[in-house]
Amino acid sequence: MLTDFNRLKVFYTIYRHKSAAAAARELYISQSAVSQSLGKLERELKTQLFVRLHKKLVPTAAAGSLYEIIEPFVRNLEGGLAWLEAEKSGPRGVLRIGAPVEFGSRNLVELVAAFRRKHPAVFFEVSLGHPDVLLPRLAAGELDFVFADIFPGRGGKNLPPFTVSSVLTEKLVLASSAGYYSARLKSGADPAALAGCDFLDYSHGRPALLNWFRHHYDKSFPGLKVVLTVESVQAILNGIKGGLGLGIVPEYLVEKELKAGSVKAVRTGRPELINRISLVRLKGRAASPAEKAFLENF
Amino acid sequence: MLTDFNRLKVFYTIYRHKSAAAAARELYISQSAVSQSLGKLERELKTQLFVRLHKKLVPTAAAGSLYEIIEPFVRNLEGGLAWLEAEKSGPRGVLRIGAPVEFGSRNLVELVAAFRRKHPAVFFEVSLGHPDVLLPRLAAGELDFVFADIFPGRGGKNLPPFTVSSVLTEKLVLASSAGYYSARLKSGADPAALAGCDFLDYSHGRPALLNWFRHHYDKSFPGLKVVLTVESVQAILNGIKGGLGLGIVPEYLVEKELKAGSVKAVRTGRPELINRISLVRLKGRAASPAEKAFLENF
DNA sequence: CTGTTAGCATAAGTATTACTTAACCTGTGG
DNA sequence: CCACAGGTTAAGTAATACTTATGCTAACAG
Repeated sequence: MLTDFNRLKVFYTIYRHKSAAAAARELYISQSAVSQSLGKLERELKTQLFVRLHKKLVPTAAAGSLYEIIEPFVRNLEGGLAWLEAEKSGPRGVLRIGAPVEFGSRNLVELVAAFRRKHPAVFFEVSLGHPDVLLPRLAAGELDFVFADIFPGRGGKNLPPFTVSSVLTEKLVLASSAGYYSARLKSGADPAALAGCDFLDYSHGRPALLNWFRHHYDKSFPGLKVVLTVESVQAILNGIKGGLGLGIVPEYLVEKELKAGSVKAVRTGRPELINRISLVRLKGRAASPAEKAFLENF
Repeated sequence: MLTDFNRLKVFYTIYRHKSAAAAARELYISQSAVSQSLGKLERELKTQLFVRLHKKLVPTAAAGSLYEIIEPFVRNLEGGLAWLEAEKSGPRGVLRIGAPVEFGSRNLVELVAAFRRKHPAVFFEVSLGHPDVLLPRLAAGELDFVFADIFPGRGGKNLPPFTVSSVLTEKLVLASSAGYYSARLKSGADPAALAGCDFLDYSHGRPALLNWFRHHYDKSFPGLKVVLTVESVQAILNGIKGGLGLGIVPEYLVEKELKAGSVKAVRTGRPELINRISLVRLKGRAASPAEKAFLENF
């Protein structure tokens, strides 16, 4: 590669003025320095860049080509630096956030919507997925912060220095419509009865259900019939209410229905499964105004 | 603008490796120098570019933006420099040539065609026009060389230092078909008889005719009837042969017809008007291989 | 658990080189 | 015609980029 980028800057300035003296004035250095810099560049490239015409430097074809390369760069650079400057002046720019599927598509987008009402200059790139894939991306700088369902204490075995703070906890219940419940589970919510039911989950591999069963019974139920897989809490909720079967939902979302009796939750005597969402950030990373503004809710 | 472009190069290298040590190895400088350079850049921009993670530098969003600006530049630059290098290795690239309309559209394009058969990697941009517009463009570096119908001695009053060399001289004759000649000029080609004839010229303002009359009679003939104006020697020639009237053409183009008597040229006793084409180049300008190869015919 | 290693930051000294000053040359314009 | 503006070159100075040295921390092997 070329050894010295600064000479290119000098060249760029000369080219624009077709004059070394004018370039020198713009760069606040002596005309001699400009002349020497140009000379070195020409020797370096072994290419004549300007024809020395009295009181004027006439660019050669090579100089034209070179300028065509540098000019857009300088333009982009100035634009980019101005943009960086602007991002520091207030909440604007893009926030790259990672989140678990459920939290990301439900709570997070609501927060985003509310936030953008106040700060329409902030854009969002939300990546949904497991912490196992999200945290490495955070560590690689591809995300600004991630929401993950890990416990504040646990988290990194020996992962990079993250700062983890709890953001939200919610109880998860396995629920069905009152009708479905009384038809299939009237005798009680024992494992045997449950195993024969129909289920709804958020994604292939039924992670939510497996998690719930592991928590409550310390064993897996391989043969569960998942009659609907859909990555939407609202959809699962509607499925439950429609009597499709049993699904995992945040308890607070069905509070009213539980009280009214139109929806039933399976209780095992154990405390409910807790979904704990933590905010994970890279330690030592400076937060932009947009980031600060967005996270001050937590 | 940013004060130091070289720091951007260091940044670029760090970013690619996500490591200062690796960048140092690539740049053949010490790790400390890289670290200091990055620190200065960050202070200059007042923006954190990397999060210092043990044994790794994790880019921030700002660093990503910056990289997006620099990366294409470096790519273009390397490509461009390689191209410049290639242009020096042999005839390739583009030649920007200026020429008078007649010479340019007739002789020059033939030369170009012949040249490109040997050197297909050379491309041409021919600008047709008057020296008055072409020479300033040459002086401004927009053209590599121009052909102009000026005399080797004359040329620049106080124009930039051009090197002028005669390239071609041709006699210009005022000719018509034998039929037209015997019908209108059988009594002799005196000014009075000529004044009543029909004429053909290459462009509005009939410059070729005016030039011819000034040369032969030292006076202007304001009332000439120009029945056809067309910027093509071939067209003028066909017009002459078709008996449209009198037109100016290079003598060598009608040599056979003059001998055979099918075309007649007006002779005044004075030596024929000479059209002298000169090659004009910027003094002190290094010629590329393509330029050298093209001009070695002259 | 501990020693070792790899990587980054910082401090201080050195060396490179970019810049200035000065002299000279050359067209241009008042 | 002389003054001027612009460009080149040479030599000395000043700036700063780079090196060497030191300390720190996390990962990793024994």
